Amino acid sequence: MDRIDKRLLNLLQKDASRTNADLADEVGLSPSSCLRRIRRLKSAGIIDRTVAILNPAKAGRGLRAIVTVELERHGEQHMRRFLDLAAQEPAVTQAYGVSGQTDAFLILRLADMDEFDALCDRLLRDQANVARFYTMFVIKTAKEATSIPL
Amino acid sequence: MDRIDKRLLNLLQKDASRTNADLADEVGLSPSSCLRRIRRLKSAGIIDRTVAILNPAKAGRGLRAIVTVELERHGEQHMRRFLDLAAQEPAVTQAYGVSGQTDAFLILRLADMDEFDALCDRLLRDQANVARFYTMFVIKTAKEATSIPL
DNA sequence: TTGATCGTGCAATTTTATTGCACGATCATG
DNA sequence: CATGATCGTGCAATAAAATTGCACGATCAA
Repeated sequence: MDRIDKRLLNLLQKDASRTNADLADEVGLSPSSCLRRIRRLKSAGIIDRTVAILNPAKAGRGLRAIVTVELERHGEQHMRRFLDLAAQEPAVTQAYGVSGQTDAFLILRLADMDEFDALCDRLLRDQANVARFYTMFVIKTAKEATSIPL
Repeated sequence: MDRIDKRLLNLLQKDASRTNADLADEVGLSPSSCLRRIRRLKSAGIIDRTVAILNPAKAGRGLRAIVTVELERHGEQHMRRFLDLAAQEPAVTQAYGVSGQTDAFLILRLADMDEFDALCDRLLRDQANVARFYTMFVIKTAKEATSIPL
């Protein structure tokens, strides 16, 4: 992975819809060389996939919430069982098991408060193993990147 | 936005590298109709952009951390000043101002602990306005979606 | 110096996206 | 009811882009 590969990755992380010829021109390569490099990055798994990113508000999911969860019992299988349940919820976009102040960590994308309430009932209140959970609603989004710095 | 649009959006959120003819076939449309719908979704801003998603481990950023931050002074401009600083850090991939247990909320993608230490010095310890911060390191990633449920 | 390996650029080919055009459905209006 | 307008659609032709084969030049080890 040389400097040109990194530049290509940065460009593709910003906008993957550009044409190969366009990218090649920007990094100073011929189209075929550029294409071969990108294909190599894909087959090596460095580029995992390319996806469309939607505007949350226009897709009807403008409400974001962050939830920290403390479990009653802390065993490996209890943790996994909770995280698996959480991952199945479409509104849960990120679900982590963490070390530190709490056990698990969820990021939610919701249409409205009713959906939040329903999700809480289903995932957090009816779950016998959840000891406590704290919800923080996102007021201001300063940064929300899908890209990884290189 | 009818049922076909939603199906297209779901397909594109999973994989935006598919050919138009392929998508058209899957949703039962002609290539031209399909292309026109997708173009409409883009120009309406529902599709914000299409990006390449990298494999964090293979891109050298396997360490994930979540940081909650309590500020000393809580005014609007203090909050914004802190979030702007945080957003400028490449390792900060998400930065939110939130209501509830804490003031701000960061998600970090790091190469190693040295980078974490340096970031803390720069953003959290040297910042006179940060009262307290709690770090949680991600042990298990159960879900990490870029897609929004429709 | 020589031979091998690797990445590169050019040009031809194949695949894909795009556009013009006419048809059919839906809906408000005469 | 008929009528005309609007909208989305499919087909076929065209334009654009990706992909491939091939030969060149740089780099490095023997």
